[in-house]
Amino acid sequence: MQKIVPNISVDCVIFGFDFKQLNVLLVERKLQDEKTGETLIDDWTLTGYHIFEDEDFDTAAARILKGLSGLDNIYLEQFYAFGKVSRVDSPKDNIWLKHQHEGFSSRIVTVGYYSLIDNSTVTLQLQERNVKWFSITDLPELGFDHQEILNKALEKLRSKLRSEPIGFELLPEKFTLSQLQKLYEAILGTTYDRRNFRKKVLQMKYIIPLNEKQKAVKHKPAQLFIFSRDVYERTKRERFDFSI
Amino acid sequence: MQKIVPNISVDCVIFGFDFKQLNVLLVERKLQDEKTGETLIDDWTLTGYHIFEDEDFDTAAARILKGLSGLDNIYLEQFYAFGKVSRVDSPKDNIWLKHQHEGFSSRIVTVGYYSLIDNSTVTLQLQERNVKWFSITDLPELGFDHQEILNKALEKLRSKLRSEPIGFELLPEKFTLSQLQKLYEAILGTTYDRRNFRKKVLQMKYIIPLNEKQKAVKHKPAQLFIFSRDVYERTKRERFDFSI
DNA sequence: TGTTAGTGTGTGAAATTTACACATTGTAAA
DNA sequence: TTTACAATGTGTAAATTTCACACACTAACA
Repeated sequence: MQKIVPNISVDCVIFGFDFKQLNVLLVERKLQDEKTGETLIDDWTLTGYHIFEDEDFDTAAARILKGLSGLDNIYLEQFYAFGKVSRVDSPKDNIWLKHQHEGFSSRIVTVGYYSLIDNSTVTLQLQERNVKWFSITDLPELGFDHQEILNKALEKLRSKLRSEPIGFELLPEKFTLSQLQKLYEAILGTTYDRRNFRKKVLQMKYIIPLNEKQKAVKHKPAQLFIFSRDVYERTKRERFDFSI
Repeated sequence: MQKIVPNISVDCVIFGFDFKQLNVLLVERKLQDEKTGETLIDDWTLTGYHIFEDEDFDTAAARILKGLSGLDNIYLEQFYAFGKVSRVDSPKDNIWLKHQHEGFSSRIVTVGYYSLIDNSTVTLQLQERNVKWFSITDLPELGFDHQEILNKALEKLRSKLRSEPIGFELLPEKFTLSQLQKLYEAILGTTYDRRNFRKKVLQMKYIIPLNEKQKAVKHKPAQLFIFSRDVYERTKRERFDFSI
């Protein structure tokens, strides 16, 4: 059994895309009074855990994600560290932490990672806890300061999506241009003209058309594409928004 | 006297611009053997310190910066948290930490902030330590993992500079377009055509020309401009690089 | 009064962005 | 088998942005 670092944790914001919405994975936090049966806490949190003494941040994040999904090699990006003294301070949070009595420190600092997974295939679970996908446009009440953490994760994800090809991590290997467009629209909260989007994407040589079409759809099947990181790395050029 | 958190620190990467180069402020780390006088350590580090028990990350970063400059309200941005188990591991680092004997933990995690200041005016100092500006193109040997931290800071600064108007933090309030151009060139490592740069900047309404010219220069004095964050916030539009 | 060093300005070609409408394809239901 | 449905796939013209490029101007100083 490894020793945990009592005052440092890692929280994972796990994003998934179902071809319609951007979703985030949350774990239910439920606590009932042992005697009266009264519901003391019933809300949702991100998944996180303390780091071990001999463990890097990245490793801890990957461990947490693996515990939930069984998957390795998932896209993970550290986006912010949260260190406010008062970040875990509500009565509910204190009841919960006391109940866990794992020797947590009173002042816990957390490092946020977001992770992008194709949630059309995987189903995630955590032993004995209720785990569920929520659309980012329709979130339940969140425990701790996890609403703030999620907001920051979204902000950083959006910013990164604007300048780097990370959206593909949320799609299956083979995807259609409409799926890609919906992904960008869902995350950035805009809409694009289909023809213009298509024109733009098709001139990117690292988005490669396949001789293959969608199957089992009840309409005209669309052409499938893959993203080549290889071609991307070789051909990318530093664009300068110059948004000063 | 406040108690420090033994395993968490904040490190500040302090950037300055002298109208030619992007510079970073470093503190000399020098240690001589008390008996033999032999130089055990002689290199440079970023400025950092442990956080206090009742202190937020942001507050700690501001405190460190204030200790060095006497200044408040300096631009500070958290850019990454460093948590590798082996991040402070070299013989030199261990000698240094032992010598400090302030009860530091063996595993120290640090949160990186970068700060942008106009170094044409301020001179910084730290009591009893040698403090110096270094061009980022000509750095000395750095202690701990500070080279890695600096690299990350630069990467994040560059990325942010491409999409947000933070460059002005490195300039005096009134600046010329050439100064602005050199700033961008120094940080991003490119060059721009003067006419095109000027054209681009002048169509940004939040860069406002003054009825005032440079003084005490031995050539044709240039017009001065100010940046209006106010106008920027009102008129900015989300540009979409779409660099997928 | 000439030299120096950096400022300030315009145009045309090429590339990119934007707005916009209709025919096509496969599935499923009538 | 026919029809309705739902989503795919495609082109053009106008507007805007990007890019390359050279010479006259001004203050200070010698």
